[in-house]
Amino acid sequence: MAKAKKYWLLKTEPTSYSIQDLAAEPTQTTHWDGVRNYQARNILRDEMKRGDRVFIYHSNAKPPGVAGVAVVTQEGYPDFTAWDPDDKHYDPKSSQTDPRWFMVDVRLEFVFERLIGLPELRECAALRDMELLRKGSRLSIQPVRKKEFDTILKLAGMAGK
DNA sequence: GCCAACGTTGGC
DNA sequence: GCCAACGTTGGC
Repeated sequence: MAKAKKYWLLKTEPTSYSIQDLAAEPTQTTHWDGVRNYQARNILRDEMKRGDRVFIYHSNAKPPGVAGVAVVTQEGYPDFTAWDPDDKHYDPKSSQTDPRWFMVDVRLEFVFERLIGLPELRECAALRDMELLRKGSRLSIQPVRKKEFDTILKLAGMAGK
């Protein structure tokens, strides 16, 4: 039997890369580069598997909220932007032989018809324990429980999708 | 623009 | 290994 599908949430600042940017990609696929936090790196490298579904979350946005759903199409591999001195996320400590940072590829499934904003998420009892809503939570790659995933799909009018 | 909450860095 | 200083995140 295949491993159970897992669920994640990926934060992005829409001013640098939004779900609309993802939708505009020729294959609606992108590599999720630029993550420079060890806990998030470990998830990207070790835990996210092909077929896992992810929420795209717009952070530092007006308004902030969950914007849509994507699926993992390529499991963790070295984030080559860390090797590029001209890249914003360049890290001289990451090398090709000993890569420090990782990324996955994700393909858009759908953009929500309306963004599910933070206050609405906070109001929802079923989401009480969600990592995103924890005080001081800053992790840019987070696990999401199936129950939470289904709850948010429902809020978005995409139950069962 | 403010600032709380974290994570990282670097002196010791 | 401690911890103060600094940088970043991200909601408001």
